[in-house]
Formats: sequence, structure tokens, C-alpha cells
Amino acid sequence: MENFSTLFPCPPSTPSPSPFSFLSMVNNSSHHDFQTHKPSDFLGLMSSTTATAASMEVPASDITNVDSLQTKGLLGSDDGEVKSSGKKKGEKKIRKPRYAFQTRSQVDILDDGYRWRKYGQKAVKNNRFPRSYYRCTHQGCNVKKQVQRLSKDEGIVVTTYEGMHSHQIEKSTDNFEHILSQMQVYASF
DNA sequence: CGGGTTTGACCTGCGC
DNA sequence: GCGCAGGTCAAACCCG
Repeated sequence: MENFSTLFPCPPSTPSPSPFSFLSMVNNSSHHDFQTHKPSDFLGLMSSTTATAASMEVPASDITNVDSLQTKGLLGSDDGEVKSSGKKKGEKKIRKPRYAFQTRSQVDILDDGYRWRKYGQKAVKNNRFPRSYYRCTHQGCNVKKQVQRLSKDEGIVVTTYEGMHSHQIEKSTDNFEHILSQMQVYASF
């Protein structure tokens, strides 16, 4: 759980069906090309973002990459094999790469434009907040996400995405696009 | 009535 | 093998 890959590829000119299009690249091996940002720089910028976003009613206001996460057991690795030795005899269990955002938000759910259905909630060890499990409701799209609030800082919500969307975004995400645009700015540092 | 949420049970992997 | 923790299922429930 220590070594996660970069969270914000955000290539400047990628044709995308949604602000979260970079999630569609998770099955692309090139995601290793993306560089990690220094968490200190990143978080430093975030504080200003928080104020801005808060005044715009966005659901989530700052975003950072998982390299700064130290929550035990919160995330898997980025190379598709989340479990350390998660393989079955005969066929190996393929786990999709997972990508996490750390966001500072009053609400748990980021309105990323896709429709999600909650399918589970679990209490997490060493965390007084439960982890929620969501699946994309679009037919044939089995993207999942987990949402968890950090117990050490309850203002921070970690959203972990697994898989890629196979469809267009389903509703307007003006607010979220604004966040994404800000993310790109930060990513350029 | 359809779609989403809640929640306890169940499954699986892992460490001891 | 056992117990624990994470992840998923599915029935019941809720709500527009």
C-alpha cells in the first residue's frame, strides 16, 4: 500500500468523454509515465483551492495524490495486483488498477457525473468512519469506487476508483469540471 | 413501481 | 486451522 502511482495524469489534450476521462486510462500501461507531485507543494496549493471551491458549492474542494496517503490498508498498488499474492490456482485473479483521490470536503460523495449505486458499507479497522462501496449503474460498466473519510482528519475524504468507464458521462458536471481544471493547473507544477 | 440505500450474512485472502 | 479484516451479496427497506 505504500507505492501508489500518480493520481493526476491529466494530459492537456486528451479527448475525453468526461472530466474523469483519465480513469479510462487505467488499463493503459502508460499510466506509469505520469510523475508524482511533491505532496508538500501540492497540499500547499490546495489550501487556497479549498476556499475557492467552497464558495462555489462544489462537492469536493481539494485533491491530492495517494502518495501522500499513509492510511494503512486503504489502497492497493497501482499495477493491478492489489492483493499481495492474490492469485487463484489455475487462473490468476486480475485486479484492476485503483486510483485514489484525497479530497477535503464536507460531503463524502464527489459528484463526478456518473451514477453510482451503493452496494456495501464496512467498518474499517483503526478508523471510526465506515468505508462505502459504490458501483457504476451504467449497464455493462463495472467501475467501482470506495469512499472513506480519514479518522485522523475527518475533513479529508479518500475516493478510490477501480476500473474504467465504458460510456459517456451521464450528467452535467460543471462544478466538477472546474475542479478538474484546477487539478490540471496543479499538475503542471 | 423502479431505482437507490441499508445492513447483516457470506466469501476470500492473509497472518499467526 | 483459526481468526480477522476487507470486499461483496442480497433481502428488506425507503423514497420520489
